[in-house]
Amino acid sequence: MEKGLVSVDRWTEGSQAYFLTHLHSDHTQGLSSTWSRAPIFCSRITAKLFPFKFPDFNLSLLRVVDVGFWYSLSLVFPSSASRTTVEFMPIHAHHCPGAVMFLFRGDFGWMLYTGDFRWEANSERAQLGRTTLLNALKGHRLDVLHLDNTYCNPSYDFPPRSVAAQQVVDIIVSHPEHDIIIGIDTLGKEELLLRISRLLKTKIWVWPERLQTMHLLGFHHIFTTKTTLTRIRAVPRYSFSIDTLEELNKKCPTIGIMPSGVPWLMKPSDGADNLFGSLLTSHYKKRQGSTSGRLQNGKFKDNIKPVDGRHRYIYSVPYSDHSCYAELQEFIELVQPISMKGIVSSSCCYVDPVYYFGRLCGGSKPLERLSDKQEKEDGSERVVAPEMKSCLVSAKSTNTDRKRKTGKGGSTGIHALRRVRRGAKIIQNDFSADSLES
DNA sequence: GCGATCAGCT
DNA sequence: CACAGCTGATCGC
Repeated sequence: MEKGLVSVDRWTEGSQAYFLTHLHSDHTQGLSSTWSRAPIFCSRITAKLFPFKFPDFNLSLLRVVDVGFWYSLSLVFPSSASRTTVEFMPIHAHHCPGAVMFLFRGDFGWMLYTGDFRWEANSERAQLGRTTLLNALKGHRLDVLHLDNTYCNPSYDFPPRSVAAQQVVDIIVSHPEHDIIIGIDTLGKEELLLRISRLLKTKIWVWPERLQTMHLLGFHHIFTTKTTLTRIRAVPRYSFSIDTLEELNKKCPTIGIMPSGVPWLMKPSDGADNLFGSLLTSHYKKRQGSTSGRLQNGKFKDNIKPVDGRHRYIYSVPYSDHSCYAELQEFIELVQPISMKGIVSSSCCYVDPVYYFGRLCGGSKPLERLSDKQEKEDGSERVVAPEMKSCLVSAKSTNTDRKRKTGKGGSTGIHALRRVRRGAKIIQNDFSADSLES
C-alpha cells in the first residue's frame, strides 16, 4: 500500500487514517493524550480501555469498528491526488482484550496487518477467526502480510494456552499451603486468571488499577483488592523478582508463577544463577536444538518444576499471547501471502519471516486452499456479515457517551510487594464498565 | 512544571 | 536470548 494512506500502530505524521490493533505500550509509542492528527480506528474493547491509558484523550477521535464487518474509507493518493477507496475489516487477534488484526483491500490489492496475535488452530474461537478471515478473503491471496514475528524461530515451541493454563492450575493445586503470586502486565492473561478462579473456586487479588481494568472488561466478583480473601495474587510483572519472593517467604510460604516467561525451556538442571541475568545467554545457546522440555503427552514436563533449584519458589509456565513458530507457519500456509514483512523490528534479533517462511510466499503458484472445501461444507459463513458499514474518515464522531463516576482507586491495605502502589496515577476519567456498551 | 524521549531494570 | 512495561533522568518548551 502506498505511503500516506493509512498507518497501523504507527503514530508519525503523514497518514490519513490511523489504526490501533491493541493497547500494549509498544504499539502506542508516539500516541498520547494530546493526539489530534486524525481519527483512530480500533475495536470496541480497545476504545473502552482507551481513556484509562490516555486520560485526557479527545474521545471524539476514536472510531469503533466491529470484528467481521467491512468498512469503507475514501482517501487520497498523496502521489497523484486522486481519490481511492480503502476497505478494511477487523478480525480477532486472540492476543489480549480488544486486540484485532486489520485486513485491507483496495487499488493496492489485499493486505493484512496482524498486530500481535495468537493462532491456536484447535480452539473453537480460533476456528471462528479462521472462518472470518477466509470468508473475507473470498479466495484472494494476500499481496502483503505484516506478521507478528515475535517468535518467528523454530526454537519457539510452546503449547496452546489451555495446556499452559492447566499447568498453572496444577502448580497451585500442588501447593495447597502456599500463597501464590502470578506476574502479569497491565493488559492480557485475563483468561488464565478466570480459569484459575473458576477451577479453584477462588477470587484473585489484583492491584487497584488492575481491578478497574477488570471491571471495565466486565469481570465482576472474580477479582478483589483485599488480600484476606484469597491466597492467589496477580501482581505486576515488574514487581515480581527473586528478592520479592524471598521477602514474602519470610512471612508466609509463597511461590511465584511466571506465565509469560521467555525462558520456557529453562531447566532446573542448568543451574542458572538467576532468572534474568547474564547467564541467560548460555541458556539460550544451550537450548538451541534441544528437545528437552518439549511437549510430551500434552505436557511440558520439564516445566512443572521451579525453573531453578536455587530459586525454588519460581515456576515458569509457557503461557504466551503470541503465536509460536508452528502456528505462524500454519497461518502463513492459510493466507498464502505473495510478500511478507515482520512487524517486530525494534530488537536487534529481528527475524525476517521471509527467512523461514519465504518458500510459502510468492506469486507463481495459483491459490488453492485445502480448507476451502471444508469451509463451504461447514456452512459457517454466517460469521461474516455481508453488509458494508460505511465510515468516511472526515465523518461524525463515535457516540461514546461519557459517564463519569466518582472513581476511587479501590481498597488499600497492600503488603510487602515493592512498588506496587508507586506510580499509581489518579485516573480522572473513570468509565463505568457499561458506558461504551451497545 | 509538563510532556516526550531514552536508559535501565525486571 | 528477549516480552512488555515500569521508573527515573534528561531535554525542550
